[in-house]
Amino acid sequence: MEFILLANDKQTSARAGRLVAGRGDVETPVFMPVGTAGTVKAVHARELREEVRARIILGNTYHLYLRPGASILRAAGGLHRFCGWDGPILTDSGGFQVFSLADSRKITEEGVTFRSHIDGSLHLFTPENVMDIQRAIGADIVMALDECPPGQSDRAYARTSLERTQRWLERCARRFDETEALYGYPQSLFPIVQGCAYPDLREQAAEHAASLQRDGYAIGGLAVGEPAEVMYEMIERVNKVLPTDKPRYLMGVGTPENILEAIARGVDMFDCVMPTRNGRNGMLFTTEGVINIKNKKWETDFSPLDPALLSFVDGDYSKAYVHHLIKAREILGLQICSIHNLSFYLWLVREARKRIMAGDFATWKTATLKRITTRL
RNA sequence: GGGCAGUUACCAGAGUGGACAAAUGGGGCUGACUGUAACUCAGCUGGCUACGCCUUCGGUGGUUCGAAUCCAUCACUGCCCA
Repeated sequence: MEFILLANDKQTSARAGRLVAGRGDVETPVFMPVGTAGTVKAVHARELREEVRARIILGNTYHLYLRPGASILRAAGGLHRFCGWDGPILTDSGGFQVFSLADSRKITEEGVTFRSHIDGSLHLFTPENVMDIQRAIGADIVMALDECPPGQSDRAYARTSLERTQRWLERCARRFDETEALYGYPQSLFPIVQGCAYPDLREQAAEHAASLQRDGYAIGGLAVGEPAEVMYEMIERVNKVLPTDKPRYLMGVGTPENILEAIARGVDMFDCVMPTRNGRNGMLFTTEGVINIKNKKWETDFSPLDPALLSFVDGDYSKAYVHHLIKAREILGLQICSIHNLSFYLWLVREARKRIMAGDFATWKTATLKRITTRL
């Protein structure tokens, strides 16, 4: 996997580039829709490709390992063939689940034991078997197993956790390099930089990650309860250390504002459940501002979802209709809101890229943020 | 015509002498959601000059220190018998 840097913004650290993956190029900055269990919830692969214009999506090792399981995915010939998405896929390692399923986890040097949320059975993730599972899934980009500690972690824990994550990372890299891709196309391993809200730990983590010389690097453990300003500072610190000729992926972030601020600080790749989950819960991100489509005020508003017509749903359906669908808990409402929000996120990063190439990213960002963060 | 059961907040429905502005569910309103155990979760839902006051449990009149709860009567609804 190759990364071509095409433009650097003059006023900020924003970059425009291209990730050349075997299955198709990905223009950066990019947003990757989250498809945890082998599906971007409520959205067909075709809509994802042609309407949302997504180029790369996420899967999740934890969820896919529990169901349908690595042997089914191997029998299917990998996740792409199984789920009908032929573009690049990135799989998260399950590290985040280690953090979010805190009730039933136990972290040791060997790895992490956890209970399945499906049947309560006991499982062990190690750096090695997480690499093996991601080989079976066949993601184009696989993530290292990490621990994602809470934002307010004290320094002692942050350091202990980071050091373990780094030892795990080395084991991941070793196992990854010792094994082969299963389906005839190459895979890339991205290390994850942790270090909580401690700048020196973050910098040291970035140096350690960079020393492993991989195709790209991720920044994890942010937007987990710390103030946005702290997150932005951590991004700046880390991106000063990471190599400029490789893509930087900010994991799990975030709001449209977070994304533009992170692009301005040199991040190239994003993923977040927000457009899909919040969409299913009736929150719409539009080019004119944020809408809670459940609110009574939309009951008789027959204007299109978004006048910018980012995808067909914006023109075909009115706010009043989607208000009705969501209130009536109709499945179509979830589909429309998910397609719309993803289209918005993809539009946002495409537009950012255009502006970086054109050289007026900073002024565009200020004007756009003011508009799209308005509560309608 | 006779008998029995019932009438509680937007709807359904608990409550059968004081702890009742009244359980619970639905509906309604508002909010939350950041590498998805999430079509989920939380709050509010009689009125007000709000840590207190006022008006409510079909209508009216009683009993009682005190009534959604007991009595009388009227109205309406359902079922059964003629």
